Amino acid sequence: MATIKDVAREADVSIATVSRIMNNRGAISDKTRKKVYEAMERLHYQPNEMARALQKNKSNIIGLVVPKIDYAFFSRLTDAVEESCHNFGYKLMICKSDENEEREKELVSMLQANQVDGILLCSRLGDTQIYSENMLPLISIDREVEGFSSVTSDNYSGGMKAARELFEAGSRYPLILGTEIPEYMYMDQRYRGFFEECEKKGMKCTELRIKQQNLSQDELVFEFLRVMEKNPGIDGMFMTGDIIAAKIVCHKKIRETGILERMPYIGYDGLEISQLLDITTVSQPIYEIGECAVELLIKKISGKLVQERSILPVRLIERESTLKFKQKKDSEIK
Amino acid sequence: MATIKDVAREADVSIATVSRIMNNRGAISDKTRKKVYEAMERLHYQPNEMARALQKNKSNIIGLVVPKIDYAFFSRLTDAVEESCHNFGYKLMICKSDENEEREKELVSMLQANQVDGILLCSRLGDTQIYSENMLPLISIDREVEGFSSVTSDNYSGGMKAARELFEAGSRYPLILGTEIPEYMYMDQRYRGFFEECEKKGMKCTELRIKQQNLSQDELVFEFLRVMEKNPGIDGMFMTGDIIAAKIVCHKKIRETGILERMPYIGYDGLEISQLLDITTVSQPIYEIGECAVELLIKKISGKLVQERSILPVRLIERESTLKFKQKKDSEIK
DNA sequence: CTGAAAGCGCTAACAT
DNA sequence: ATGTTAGCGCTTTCAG
Repeated sequence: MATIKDVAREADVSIATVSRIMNNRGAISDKTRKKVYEAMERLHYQPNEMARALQKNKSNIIGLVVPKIDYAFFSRLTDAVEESCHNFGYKLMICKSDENEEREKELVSMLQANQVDGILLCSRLGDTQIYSENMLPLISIDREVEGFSSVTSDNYSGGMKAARELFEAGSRYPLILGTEIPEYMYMDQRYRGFFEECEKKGMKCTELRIKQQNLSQDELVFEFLRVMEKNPGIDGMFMTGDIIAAKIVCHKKIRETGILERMPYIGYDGLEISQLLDITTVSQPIYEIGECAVELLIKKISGKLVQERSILPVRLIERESTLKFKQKKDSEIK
Repeated sequence: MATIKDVAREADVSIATVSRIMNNRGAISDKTRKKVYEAMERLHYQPNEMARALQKNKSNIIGLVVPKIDYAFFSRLTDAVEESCHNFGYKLMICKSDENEEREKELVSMLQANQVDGILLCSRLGDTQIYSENMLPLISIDREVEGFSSVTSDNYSGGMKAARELFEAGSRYPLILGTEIPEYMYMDQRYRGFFEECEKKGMKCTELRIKQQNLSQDELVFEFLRVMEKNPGIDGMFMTGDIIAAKIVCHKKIRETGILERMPYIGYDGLEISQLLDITTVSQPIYEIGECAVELLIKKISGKLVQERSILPVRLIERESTLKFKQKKDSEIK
């Protein structure tokens, strides 16, 4: 690979001149400029971005840490983040923690050692104290990390919307089906919002929480059917993620029971699969979450003060899984 | 951030000694080593990987270029690639070309300028000649790029398996439904394999190719229904991707026609959604494709010679969508 | 066993 | 308008 020296020699100027031309600094005669450009062409010169980064103490690289890349939520988020980075002239170094706490910590310090200008973190750490000593710009997504700004969507309101929709579809004894989730995740608010709205509406709800690990479809379905049997009064269902909703809705055993025909149900996230399956869902603006996180991080990198919390709105997407019950109600009224 | 100089001063040794200790080079007295380690601790020292990379002319970064990150195939691939990179001590810089030819080219040279040690490329370029001048190690995934090694799965055999499965499920006039795809993609072999096996079995097939852009579910379904109407003899279907299969299988209008109950169908890729929907599919070893590509790239980076083409096996996963017809046939025989 | 010094490719004063 | 030089943080001869 040709270096700045090679170009300088080829164009018969000093390296400073070449550098000035690359960076559009200071005054350069047209003749010299032309000579240098030609030399660059001839040598297929590309400036070494690492050397530049070293010298300017700025890499224009952003690090992203997610638990998994191939979970629909995170792949969408990653896509959004890369798009925004690209728009702002940043490169993206991606890492997955694989939901492993040790690995997550290592990744953050690895990114630091690699001189990324800032980090976007979807942490799964119990205690995020450790990051507080860290002075590098960092934005947390979907949870609080003490001392850093965070971006998320309005989980509380999302939970409320879900409850209200079920209510309107006639449900009074809904089931809420989701994973066990630590309180420090903003997602926990999704449950709170749901519960509180239920209370307000006088709905009484049953709760089924499964461990993240037990997500095998069959086990999930088994647990679900057990709960349904125990609580025959259940007349609606809020599943706190579209993936889990898809697993329930698609399962043969469940279809055979006909349960789903008899009650409204609703998912969460707004993933493509909810559309395919025609499931009402609370849609998170995943793309905008990624965009917002990148923008905040870049602001922070350039030394500006940024908002401590950014909460983006969610919206309900009504589909068959609740609509048919609302219509039934409407026509009953008539 | 503390530098090697700070550590040297703190430990009262030369920077050379610190460097030697970091790299486990040469002989160091226990006393000195201890002193230096303690100084590192105290200063929270982390070596600057950019500086190291500059000096060693090796960044330990791999670049990955994909058309989209949030398409299930590519998010799974990206996950696999990051996992392998991590295992080999490499970092991953990810870029999406957004299916844009210009952007793809820019990304490749951007990665080069950033001193990645090698590139993994899922190209969508009509003419990949341009890369041939490029001397940086590069592995192509799912298509040929002249002058570089490629990794893919056995599309031809996958197409054959699909045809054979439909045949065994009783189909004689199958429809093949897929996107328009340039010949230079290995995926084209999927069609060839299917056609040739059909011929061998004496099946006669109808073809419906939609433009990548027209993937709106409704349009797709409209086209599909039109073809079915025109060709009432169709008695089986091969959809060349699981996503498109899901779009067909889930669509209300199609469900209502009952078409799907009357004939076997099969998807391709082995994505999670095919399992949820109980669709027989030809499963690609996406994870292994990623792994293999990384391994080859690293071999290449270390100057070794690597195989020009790696073709990984695919396997048929039988599910309800064909099984129920095979069983019917079986029982008819009895 | 340890240190001094050159150099990786580049930028940014400081000269001229 | 252009060149000289120091230095970014590190590794690696070469001396001692």
